[in-house]
Amino acid sequence: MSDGKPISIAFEQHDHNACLGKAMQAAQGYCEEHKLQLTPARRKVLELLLQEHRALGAYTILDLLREAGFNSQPPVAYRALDFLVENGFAHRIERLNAFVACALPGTEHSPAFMICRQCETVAETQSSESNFNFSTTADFSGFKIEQTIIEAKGVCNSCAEIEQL
Amino acid sequence: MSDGKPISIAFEQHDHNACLGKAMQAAQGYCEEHKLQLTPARRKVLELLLQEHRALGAYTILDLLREAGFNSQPPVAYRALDFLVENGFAHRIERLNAFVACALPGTEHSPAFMICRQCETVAETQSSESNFNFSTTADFSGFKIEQTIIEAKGVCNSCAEIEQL
DNA sequence: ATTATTATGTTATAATATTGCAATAGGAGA
DNA sequence: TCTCCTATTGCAATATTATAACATAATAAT
Ligand SMILES: [Zn+2]
Ligand SMILES: [Zn+2]
Ligand SMILES: [Zn+2]
Ligand SMILES: [Zn+2]
Repeated sequence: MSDGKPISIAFEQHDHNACLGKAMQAAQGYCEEHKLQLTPARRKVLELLLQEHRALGAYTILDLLREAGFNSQPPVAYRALDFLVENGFAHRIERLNAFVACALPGTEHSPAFMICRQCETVAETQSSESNFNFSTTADFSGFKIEQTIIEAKGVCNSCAEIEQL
Repeated sequence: MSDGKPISIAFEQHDHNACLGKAMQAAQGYCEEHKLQLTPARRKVLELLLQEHRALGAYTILDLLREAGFNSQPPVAYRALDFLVENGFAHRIERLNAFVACALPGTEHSPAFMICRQCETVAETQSSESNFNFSTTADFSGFKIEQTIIEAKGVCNSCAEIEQL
């Protein structure tokens, strides 16, 4: 086990019910403040994403929506996900064609993800200044970065221990 | 215009015929050295990718293969692309579901991409030490990074100038 | 030459995502 | 409230991206 402070919660033990409840409350509040409609389908999809610190594919979400009594055509899921991504409640994980709840909703941030190839947990952390060299290089050619995707594939601590055996 | 040296060539003016020829030569040599079969389909796909400093989708490549007289079933393109990616001649750009020729074939490197949303040029650069903060964060939770994808969307110098108008 | 490995041909299908249009609900102002 | 406008949803079809499965052919290894 490492001794740094847990910047990203996904791989750490934590009170996940509180984790989830807090996030839903935050979303609720943010929507009221910004006059956004957190409709039943959107709320449900966010709940589903918050349920696990893993990325879910659109069709997985669609199945879960169906189980919950929602209409189950693809646009239902994609529209809800679009809403959540556009408003910062979720992120799309490109390499998985999947979606994960944002760990820092409501704050301006440039996320980076650590994706365990074994248990598929997705931990979000901030890339912040981490791209110093990279953005310097960008400057050389006059390229203006608007959004950066950082996705690291690897293996989390507990999965690594299991692999050792 | 900036004054740094051009670390990535895609946005810079250059002798592209030489650029392409050199890359094909390098691929040829690498394959002979490593007993890899640079078969006609694989060679053609690599040529197509090298033709432009842009990412091409598998089905675009498939169309171009057909025009060049190759069999045009999806597996033809995907297999060739798999070969090229596995052996470091090309990279997959996740956010575009597309592929681009590697700018640094034969060298061990952790690529980062700058993708112009306007002209869709893809410039490859090295992320090298750029992820310092990020990997430090990774250490905190004991996560071991095996591969990192960095894709920056933005606008290149010349497209930005056009937008100004 | 025989065998094993690697690559290709071919068909079908899976998985992911979008379009278009009609119907409905929610919010703002008269 | 009523009307208008916009945002959201319902629904059917289709587009796009990617893989599975199995037969055949080419190449390499023995
Ligand atoms: Zn949690
Ligand atoms: Zn894990
Ligand atoms: Zn070039
Ligand atoms: Zn451009």
